[in-house]
Amino acid sequence: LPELPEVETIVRGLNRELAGRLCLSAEILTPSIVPGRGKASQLARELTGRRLTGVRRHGKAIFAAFEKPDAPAVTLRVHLGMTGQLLFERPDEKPAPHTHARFVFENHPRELRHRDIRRFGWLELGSGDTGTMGPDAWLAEPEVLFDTLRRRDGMAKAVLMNQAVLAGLGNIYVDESLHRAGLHPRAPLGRVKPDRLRALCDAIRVVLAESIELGGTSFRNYVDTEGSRGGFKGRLRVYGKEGTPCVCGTVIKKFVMGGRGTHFCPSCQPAPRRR
DNA sequence: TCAAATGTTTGATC
DNA sequence: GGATCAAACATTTG
Repeated sequence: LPELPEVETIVRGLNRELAGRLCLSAEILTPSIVPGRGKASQLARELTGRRLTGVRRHGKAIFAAFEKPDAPAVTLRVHLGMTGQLLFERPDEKPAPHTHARFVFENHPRELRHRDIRRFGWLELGSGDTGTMGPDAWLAEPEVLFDTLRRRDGMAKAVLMNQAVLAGLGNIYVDESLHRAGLHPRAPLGRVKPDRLRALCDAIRVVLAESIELGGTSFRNYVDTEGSRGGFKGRLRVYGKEGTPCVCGTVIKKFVMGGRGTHFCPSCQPAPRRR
């Protein structure tokens, strides 16, 4: 369930606790969480004895860099899918169901555990490059964000959801950003006026900034590395609010678009002209 | 009891 | 290319 602000919060927790520490043991409890035959044991073997130099994020993907003298650096890549969690827990605490991996670090009293109920997420060893992902929605310069969207056509929500275009936004933040920008989810982006596109970029940045500040959105399962919930749920204006009045008074509607529940206000976000 | 829905991604299909 | 569906999976909700 983690989107950009939730992953950002998790990455900060990982760096705070683990940056510079030596990994004493890595254990994969559910081999299929590491795709590829034999990759789970390989991952555990490679990380053991390596030092975690730092953790970063691109979009919703986590990159943890591990180094060892006289050996090439490796990157642990983690995607949390829908229900993934990374948690610091004392070794004597019984692991919760659906715990798939555990990592022990030098001079750290708690081990890092990976949980994922639905198992849409994964861990893998790879390079540090960002592959086919577009620019990060938060780290990109505002002008890059604007240019990225200006070159695109297609329905606004579909474009924003596409990680190859812009990385980091998911169902919650797309719906929230479109509402704040006054854009209907089906609005054809290519026909949106520059001023409105500016408003969309501003809305994206404001929503992400606020949510990061509040530690993300805990709608269902999301918690940070300390098990704490995020505070942005109370700031949502449309997501999960179907049937309740928008700030403008109009009842918020929900429909399915691209298989995803899509929330909007018919007054603030008028439907695009059909053609 | 069962169908539908859930914050993701990828690949198939029309 | 665009849009919709299905699948990977488990749990919760109507």
